[in-house]
Amino acid sequence: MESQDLRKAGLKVTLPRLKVLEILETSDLRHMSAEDVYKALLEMGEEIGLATVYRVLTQFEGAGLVSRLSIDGGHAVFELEDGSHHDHLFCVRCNRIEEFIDDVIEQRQRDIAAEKGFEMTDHSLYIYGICRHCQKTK
Amino acid sequence: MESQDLRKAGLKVTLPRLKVLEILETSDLRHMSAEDVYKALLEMGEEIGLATVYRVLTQFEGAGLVSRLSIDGGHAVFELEDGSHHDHLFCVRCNRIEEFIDDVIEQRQRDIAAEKGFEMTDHSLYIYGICRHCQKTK
DNA sequence: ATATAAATGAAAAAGCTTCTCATTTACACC
DNA sequence: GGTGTAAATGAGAAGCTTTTTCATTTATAT
Repeated sequence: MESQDLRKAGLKVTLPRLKVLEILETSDLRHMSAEDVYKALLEMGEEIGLATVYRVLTQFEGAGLVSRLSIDGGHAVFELEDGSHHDHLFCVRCNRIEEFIDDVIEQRQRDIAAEKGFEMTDHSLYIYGICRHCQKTK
Repeated sequence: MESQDLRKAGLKVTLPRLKVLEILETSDLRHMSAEDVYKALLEMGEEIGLATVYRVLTQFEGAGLVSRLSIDGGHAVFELEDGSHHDHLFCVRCNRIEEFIDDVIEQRQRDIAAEKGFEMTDHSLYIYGICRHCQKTK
């Protein structure tokens, strides 16, 4: 991911944008909130305003560079877009997210949208529960 | 739904609670935000504070009388719990929600949670799109 | 170099939801 | 039927995430 991607998206190549991209690419967290990104930038020594982080992430979303996930009403998290659609398992205890892909479900969703006369634009599936790790460390 | 349900839930039978229940039962809207309920109460001549509406809805949720749906990060909507799990089709144009039940998807979700070692507590599936009606009135 | 449209930072504002705390009310008990 | 007490309520303040405003800075086309 580099300057070219930003130009293609009609976005000027600026330091905040490059740094946000860098954070998203290098963080161990695959899902980051705006706050997470903001803090990571600070740790990196970049004083980029939180408002800018929100703006940049929203623009990246518009450009298809990242996806925004809205976990259960609260705050949003962002993940780098890699072209592969996937759904999420959310651990209600440790808040970690695991991903999965299931073709059966994907197909059923398309069928249901069609049956109901919906022109499907997107979908989101979350399975909430307690992950293997948290079950042990009750 | 009546006083008994409130008592069973360990909640005192108060006017605000009875009225909120009444609104949820009689409104044509199956999904109502706290604000919707609040306004409906006002129209009904009941001056019940918004904070109380939130409190009551949250308690009802805890008591299993209503479910809370969090649509895409924004505000929450509540629906009377009727025991039947269902998923949602959300029209991104008119914000209306349709419901559906699909056993194939339900089963796959259970399987996936099991495969991943998750103890599933809940799940939510939203199909976003443009409903039949909004497609016509573009 | 320079003009200009876009981007940024900081603070304010917005929108939903929860909290605080003084006052009121439901209900168990006498 | 009174009465004490814990619970519920109302009104406003506060909390959180996110967006907006606007003056200043910056990227980029010329």
